[in-house]
Amino acid sequence: MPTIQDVARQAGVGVGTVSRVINGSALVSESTRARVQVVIDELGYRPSTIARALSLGRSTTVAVIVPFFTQPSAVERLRGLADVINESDFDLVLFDVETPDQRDRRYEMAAHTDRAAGLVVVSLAVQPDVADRLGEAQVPVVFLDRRVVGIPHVFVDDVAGGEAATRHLIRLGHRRIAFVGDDNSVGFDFSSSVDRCAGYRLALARAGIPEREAFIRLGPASRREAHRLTGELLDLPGPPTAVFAASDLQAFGVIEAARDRGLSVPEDLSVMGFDDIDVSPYLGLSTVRQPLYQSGRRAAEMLLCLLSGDEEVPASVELPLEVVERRSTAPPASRITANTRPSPDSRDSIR
Amino acid sequence: MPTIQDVARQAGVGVGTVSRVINGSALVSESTRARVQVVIDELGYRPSTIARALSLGRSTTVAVIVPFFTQPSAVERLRGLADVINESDFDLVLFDVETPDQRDRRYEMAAHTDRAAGLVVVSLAVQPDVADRLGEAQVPVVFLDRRVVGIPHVFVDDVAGGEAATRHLIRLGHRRIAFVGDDNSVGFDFSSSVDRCAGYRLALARAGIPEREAFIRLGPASRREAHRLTGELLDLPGPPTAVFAASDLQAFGVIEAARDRGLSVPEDLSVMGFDDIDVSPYLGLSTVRQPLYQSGRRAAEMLLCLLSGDEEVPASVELPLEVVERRSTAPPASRITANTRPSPDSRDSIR
DNA sequence: CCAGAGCCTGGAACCCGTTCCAAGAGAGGC
DNA sequence: GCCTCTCTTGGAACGGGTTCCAGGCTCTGG
Repeated sequence: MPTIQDVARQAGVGVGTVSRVINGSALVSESTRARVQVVIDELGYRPSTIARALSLGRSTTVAVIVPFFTQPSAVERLRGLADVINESDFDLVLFDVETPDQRDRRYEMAAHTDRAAGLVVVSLAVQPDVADRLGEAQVPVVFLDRRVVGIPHVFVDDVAGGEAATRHLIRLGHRRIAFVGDDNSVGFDFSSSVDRCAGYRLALARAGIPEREAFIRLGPASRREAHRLTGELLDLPGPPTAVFAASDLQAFGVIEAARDRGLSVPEDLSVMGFDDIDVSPYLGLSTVRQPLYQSGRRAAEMLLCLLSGDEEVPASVELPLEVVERRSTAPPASRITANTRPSPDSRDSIR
Repeated sequence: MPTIQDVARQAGVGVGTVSRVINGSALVSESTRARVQVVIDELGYRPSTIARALSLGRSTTVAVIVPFFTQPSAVERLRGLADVINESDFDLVLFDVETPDQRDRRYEMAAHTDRAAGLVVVSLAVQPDVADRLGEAQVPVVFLDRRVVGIPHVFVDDVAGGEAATRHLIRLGHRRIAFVGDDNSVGFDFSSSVDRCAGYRLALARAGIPEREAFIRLGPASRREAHRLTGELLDLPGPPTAVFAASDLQAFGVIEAARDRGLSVPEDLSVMGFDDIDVSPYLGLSTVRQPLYQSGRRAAEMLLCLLSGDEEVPASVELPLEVVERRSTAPPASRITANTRPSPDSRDSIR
């Protein structure tokens, strides 16, 4: 592999000149530039990224820390990030995080080494001490799907989204509305499920519907778990006529559970999701759409701004939410039908 | 940020000694090691990855080149890769590729720079000249989902898989079986759809079923496109009673198209996919399961072996396929029902 | 014709580890 | 007591870029 020395020797110039040619400095005469360029092409010379990084004191990689990146929503975000970062001179280094321990090691790494020029953190919380160290390390950081004071971030208003979803169900005529969400048992302290639940409560309160504790079911964020929790809900005396799930993935678990019991959606149970992942239109899920791909793009763009030393970086960017009505929600007309079935009492006793 | 010099000065030793302590060399006395370690901890010293990479002449990143990494199958593979690579001392650098032009630039980069210590290429073909240059560049490469002579690779037997899928449909009693696959219009020359089609033909030939050209429909690999192609199939005189799609994603498009026409699956149309992506069990799709996650793991393991200079790396690893029968395939009993409908002739004229 | 300014250019110093070589210290053998 | 051998250790060289400084050249104006 040829080095800058080889090029310099071959072209009969100094290494400084070659460096200037590579970096498009104006301080090179046209004739010299042409001569050096010919040699570069002849030798197939490419500067060593590593040597350059060492010399410049900064790396050319951007680290992205994503928990559970197999999740459809994470993938969409990642695609937005990748599109922007791959377009730039930086490389995208991917860190998947599946345990709090892993998360801490990633943060440790990010704060302590020169591995990455910048950092995008998706969904994860940040402990104050880690935030301090990130600040000390002078590594630009952008958070995505998480509000962090003092650090640039891209977010959606999950409370408002949760409220809108619930309001949609209320407007359809539902009063027995349950919530299936995330209990943060993995220890990541994700905020979105909590916030969406807060929105759910807010909507109920505003509509004057009393909250039923038994209607709020939390568990690990998975389809399977949502399935199980829905079973519990449907076993309740006076079961819900509608369920708002904290994510589309969980909503699918809810639908599945309803079907397993011979209930049809939306006739017997309305189901509302959150995210609008790519299979949701296909499956006819009513949901709250958040611009996942765009959120990735925006976060990456903000980070690149920070890296280029641009002062004009917004402190935060809020992206819009939108209720999308599809086939999984309908008025609770079914209750009339339901009442022609065995009375609620006998139904209870079946359980 | 402290450097190895700072540690050496503070500890009153030479830089060589500090380096030895860091790397666990045996040539350091216990007392010195302890003294140096204390200083390292005090200063919070972490060696610079970049300087180390420059000094060692190799980087600590592994590049993964994936086309369309949003595809569910690509995500599963990526997760396997990430799990193994993040466990090692290497970082995973992700390159998404969506156009042939991008692909070529990635290869260019991989062959020419020291950016990555090793390379995993997913699904993509490799032109002979690029293969040569990769060889010259001494960068270890593992291909995944693609057979390449002379380069280690992880693969499944797509021909056998396609044959098994088709045989499954034949065994159920189908004779009018169509194939919906990928026409490689993106210019990536993916092999899997072509191979699966070859398997489909093989199965027909072995069963003595004449091939109908009109039953083979190719288009861009997407749900939407498969939807459209299925429409064409169902418009044929003597339409198929079963469709084998080259991927689960395309199979969903087929199912969707059937439902749009009021046909039910599997009564009126059996549908078979390929991959067994994570939503497939949920949607009851019969398919050919390939171990996507495992394939990623194996490829990463092979690459790490190569990087550690291990001689014992297999030239290739073949992973098993398995037909998974779910709710989207059934005997073509519907044909009896179909015959009670308007006769085939009149049906044709409707079109 | 000369001074001064401006433009180019070469090359040394630097970034921060690793590694090899030389040398010092201590132990053991004779 | 001296020589060897082994165990440790310090430090210079090295990897491949970038950047700054000094110097050479040309050109201009007086």
